[in-house]
Amino acid sequence: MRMATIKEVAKRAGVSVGTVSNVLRGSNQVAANLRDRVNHTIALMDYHPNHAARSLKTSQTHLLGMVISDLTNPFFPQLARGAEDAAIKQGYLVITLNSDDQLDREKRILSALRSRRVDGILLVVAPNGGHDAHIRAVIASKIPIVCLDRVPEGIPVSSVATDAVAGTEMCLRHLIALGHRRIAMLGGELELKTAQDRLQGYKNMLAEADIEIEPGLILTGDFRTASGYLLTKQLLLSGRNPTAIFVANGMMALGALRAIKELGRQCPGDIALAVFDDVPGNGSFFPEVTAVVQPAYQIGYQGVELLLRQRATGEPRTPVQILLQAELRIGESTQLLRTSPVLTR
Amino acid sequence: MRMATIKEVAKRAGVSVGTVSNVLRGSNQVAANLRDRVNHTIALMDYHPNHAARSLKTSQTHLLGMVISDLTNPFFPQLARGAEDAAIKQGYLVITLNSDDQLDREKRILSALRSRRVDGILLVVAPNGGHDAHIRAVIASKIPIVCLDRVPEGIPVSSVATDAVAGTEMCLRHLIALGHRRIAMLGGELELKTAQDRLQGYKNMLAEADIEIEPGLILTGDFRTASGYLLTKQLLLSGRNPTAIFVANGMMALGALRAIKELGRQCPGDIALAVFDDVPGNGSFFPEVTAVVQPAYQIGYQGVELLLRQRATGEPRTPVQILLQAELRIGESTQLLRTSPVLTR
DNA sequence: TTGAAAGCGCTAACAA
DNA sequence: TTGTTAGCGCTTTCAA
Repeated sequence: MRMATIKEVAKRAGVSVGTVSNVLRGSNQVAANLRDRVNHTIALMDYHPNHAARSLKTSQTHLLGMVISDLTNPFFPQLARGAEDAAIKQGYLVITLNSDDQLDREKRILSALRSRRVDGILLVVAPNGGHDAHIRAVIASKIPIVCLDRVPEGIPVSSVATDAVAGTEMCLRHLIALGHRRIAMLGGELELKTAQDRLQGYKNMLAEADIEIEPGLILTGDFRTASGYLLTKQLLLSGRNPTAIFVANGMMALGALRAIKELGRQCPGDIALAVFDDVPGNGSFFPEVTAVVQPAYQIGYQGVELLLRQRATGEPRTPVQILLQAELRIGESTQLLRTSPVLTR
Repeated sequence: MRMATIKEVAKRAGVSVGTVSNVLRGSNQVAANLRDRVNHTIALMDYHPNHAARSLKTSQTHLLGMVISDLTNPFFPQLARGAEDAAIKQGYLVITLNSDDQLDREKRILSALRSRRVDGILLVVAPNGGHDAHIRAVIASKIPIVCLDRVPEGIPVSSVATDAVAGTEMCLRHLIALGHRRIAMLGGELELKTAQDRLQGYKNMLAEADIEIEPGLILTGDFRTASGYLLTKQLLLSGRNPTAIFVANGMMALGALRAIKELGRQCPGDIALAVFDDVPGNGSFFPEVTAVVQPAYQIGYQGVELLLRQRATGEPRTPVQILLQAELRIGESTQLLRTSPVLTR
C-alpha cells in the first residue's frame, strides 16, 4: 500500500495542499479549526511527509554523515551518541560509517556521502600519509566538514578534539610523582596528530622531571588491541625493566593487560599501567586502570553543533579548533604497594 | 555553489537528459561515442546525481533505518557493523538510532524513519508493556521490518536473534557439572522475550538436574550495569549464600563484578560467575568471565539480508524467525579452585 | 486566511 | 538509438 500524500490529506480534510503544508511547518497563519481538522486527518491517515520531496524542493537533506574508524572501539559509540543527540535536537539525522582506518574505504564513504547530499560531514581521518586530496575536495565543494578526535595537519578545517598533550602530561605527572622513572610508552601511528601529541606530552614530562629519554622504552604500534599485546610482550621480555607503562589508547591497553597477565606479571605489583583513553570494562575488574578519560560524548556533541553553526553562518574564514580537556581517573593499576618491588632498586 | 544537474550535463555534452540518465544507469542502449562524451562531461563537471530527486521518482531511498537500545552496550556496535557491511554490499546505507529502551523515543524514531521513507527497518524493540500499536502501524504500512535480538510476542514480524534458551542451558549445564547447586539468577525485564528465555533456560536446567528452584535466588533487574550492581549487593548480603551467579547480560555482569569486588569477595574463590552475552574488556582482566557469546555481528548481517530479501520478494505470508546459536566461552570466573570453600558444604 | 500553480532533478514511457 | 515530456510530493510564491 502506498503512503498517503499531502494531496490526499488535503482532499480528505477538505483544504488545499498549501494549507496542509502550512500546518505541517507550524505556521500560525492557519485558523485553529482548520489546523485541528488537518492534524486530525494526518493522524487518521497515518500520514508522514515525504522527505525526498521536501529535500528536492528545499535542497536540504537534514542528513549528516559521520566517518569514524571503528565502532567496536568503545570511544566511538560515545562520540556517536553525542553526535546523534546534538543532531536530533536540531532536526538532523546522522549516517555513521566505519573506515577501519583504511584510506580507500574513507574515500568511498566520502563519495557516497556526497551523492546523498548530506548537509555536513563529521570526519575522524584515517592515517593517510599525506594523501588528503579527497578531503580537500570535500572542502572545495563547500560541504561543511568538521574533523573529530584527530586534527589533520596542513588542511584548513575546523575540528573538535581532546587536548592530548595536556592529558598525557597530567598522567605522566601522576606516574612521576609516584616515583616512577623508567616509564615505557606504547604509542599509536605517528602519522596521526593525536599519537604525536601523546608522545609529545610524554617527552615533555620526562624532560621536566629531568629523566633521560630512553628510546628503547618508546614503542610504536597502531591503536589496536593486538598491537598493545605484541608491544607489551616485546617490552617485558626486552630486559629493559620499566616500572610503569603508559599506553596511548584503551584498545592497546586491553592488549597490554592480557600480555602482562599471560607473562604472569602482576599489575600494579610488578608493573604499573596508565592509559590515555578509557578501557572497556574498567572499574569492574582488578586492577582498575588509571586512565585519562576523554570527553567522547562532548566531542561528538560539540562537533555537530560546530558543523551546523558553520553551515548556518557560512564557512568561516579561518577554521575553528576546539580542544576539550580530559580527566585523570586514578585506579589501582598505579597504586603503590608497600610490598611492591617495583620502585626499590 | 550549486551542484550540477542532469540538465546541465546534457546541455554541455550536447545530448538529451534521457541519454544522460541512460548512461548513469548503465543502459547499453547508448552508442559508445555518446556514452564516452557523457561520462567525460560528468567527470569534468564533478556531477553527482541528486539522490532526493531519484528517490522521489523511484520511491526507493536505498536507506535502511536501525533502532537499537544503546550503542554504548558493546553488543550493539558489533550488530551495527554487521548491518552496515551487509547493507553496503547491496548499495544501502543505514541510519542507526538509539531508543535507550524508551517507548516514546522508539515511537518518535520510527516516525522519523517513516518520513525518511527508509526502504526497511531493523528494530530492537523496547519493553512496551503491550503498547505495540506503533510497530503494528509500521507493519500495516508495508515497510519491510525485521526485529533483531529481541523477538516481540504476538506480532507477526520476522526476526533474527540468539537462541537464548539453548545458550542459557549450555551455560547452566556447565555450572551444574562443576557441582554448583545454589545458583542465583540475575535477570532482565521479563517483558522482553530474551529475558524470559534466559530465565526459562535456567529453570529448565535446574529441573533437569533435580535442583529445587529457590525464588529468593532469582532476582529481576533491567539489563543495565547499575541494576547488576544493586541486585548483586542485595543477593550477597541476603544470607542466601549462592555458590554461583548467572547474569543475564554483559552490562549487568559489569555491575555484578563491581559489587563482588566492593564487598571484598573473590571470584571465583568465593563465588562463581557466568554471563549470557559477552563482557566489555573480558579476557584482559582477572577473572576472565565465563560467557555465552552471542553472534552479534551475524545478527546484524543476517538481519539486513533477510530484510532486503523480503523487500525484493514482497513480504512473506508467514514471518521468518531466524535463531542463531551462541557459543560458551569458559573463563576463570567458573574455575574450580582446590582451596575454594565454595562447594564444600 | 486560503487556494492555485510553478518547479525542484530525476526516471521512464513514449515518440520520433 | 535518441529526444521529449509527464509527473514523483513537496514548498512557496502570488492571487483571490
